[in-house]
Amino acid sequence: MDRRQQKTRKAIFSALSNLLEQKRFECITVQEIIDEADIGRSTFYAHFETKDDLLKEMCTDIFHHIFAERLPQEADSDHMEGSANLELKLGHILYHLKENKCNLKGILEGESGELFLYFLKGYLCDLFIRYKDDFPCDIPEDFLLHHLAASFSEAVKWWMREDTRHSPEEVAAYYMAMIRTQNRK
Amino acid sequence: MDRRQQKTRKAIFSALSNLLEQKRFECITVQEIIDEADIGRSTFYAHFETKDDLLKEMCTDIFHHIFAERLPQEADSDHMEGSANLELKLGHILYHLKENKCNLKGILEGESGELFLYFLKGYLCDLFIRYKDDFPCDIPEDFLLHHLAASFSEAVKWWMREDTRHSPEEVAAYYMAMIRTQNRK
DNA sequence: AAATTACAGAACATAGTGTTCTTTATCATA
DNA sequence: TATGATAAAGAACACTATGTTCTGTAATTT
Repeated sequence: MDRRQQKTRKAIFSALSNLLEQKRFECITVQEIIDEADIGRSTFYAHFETKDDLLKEMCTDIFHHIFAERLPQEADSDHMEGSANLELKLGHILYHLKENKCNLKGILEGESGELFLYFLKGYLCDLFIRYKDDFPCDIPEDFLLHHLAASFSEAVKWWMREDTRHSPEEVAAYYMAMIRTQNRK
Repeated sequence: MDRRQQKTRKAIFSALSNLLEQKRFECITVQEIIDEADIGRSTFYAHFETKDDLLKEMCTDIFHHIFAERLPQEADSDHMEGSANLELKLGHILYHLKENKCNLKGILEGESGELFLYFLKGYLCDLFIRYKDDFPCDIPEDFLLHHLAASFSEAVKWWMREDTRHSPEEVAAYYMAMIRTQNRK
């Protein structure tokens, strides 16, 4: 990939990032992104088909970076009990999300919230399924998985709105306390 | 209020309702609403400032109808235990939402999802707070309330996506099973 | 029956989107 | 370092959607 392309791509991502600190995605125009990135109009459309396309690619980059590159390198904790392992990994996710806070603020609400949920489910699916045995067996599995993932996603949104005043570990602990059910088999 | 106004307002709501069965809100244009409602352009803007304004008013109407008119008329169950009472009321909400399914499909995801959450929180706040004693006290109260309300909201979305194949009672029971925590005081 | 009010329809200004073109600058590489 | 290839700048453009304004007509209220 040409240096110029990389530079432009970075400039566009960075511009959107900056703008997202001021206003929500829907209220940002392509022109503003172009001005902020200091590039030509045709250049933008040479890189991305639409504004939505840009958001999707940027989010994919961020989430892929977190879920596929950062998290797997961290200490494996498969020896732990399912619950403790889950809490640890959720804490790690929150830690990495905090690093990208400027990017994520105002993103998680919209369409890319679904994208986050998708990555989250993919990454945690096996853990959630292992943890599933702690829940009553008459709950449909897809409901359980959706509930666990979506609840965590909502916890993240709450945390972002609170300006991440609590530590990642705290939030992970709150979440675990909430989903630690009474009906153990 | 003039009969003509009421008629037009109804026609616009109905038009949006119909269109929402085919596509998501963001993809619907004002022109399509106008054509579907068979009214003049100026008439639309005499009633609503913007398309978002229309959505907001329509959702407010629906949710107000459910939360302020229908639900309070139903059998009071204050004598029940907090948990059973909550499950019953959640079931009622789901029942009334099902009646408006055509309207709500594709709505709850967007901005009006927040509106739903607002009504939900308002209606259930005292119940949730009463139920709060079942949770560990070291969880921040606003986290707890947000988690309970948002989780329920997510359960509704799941249910809508599943084309409401499960009964309201079932979904309410699933939800209650998920939030029935282990850590009773 | 008269005054008021809502509606239809058309025309308009405005703003944002996405495309196309030419010229200029930068890159890879032989 | 000369050269062919490629990316970017910038302007012009067509197109779509939004929201406003106006006039004449029809319905409603009193």
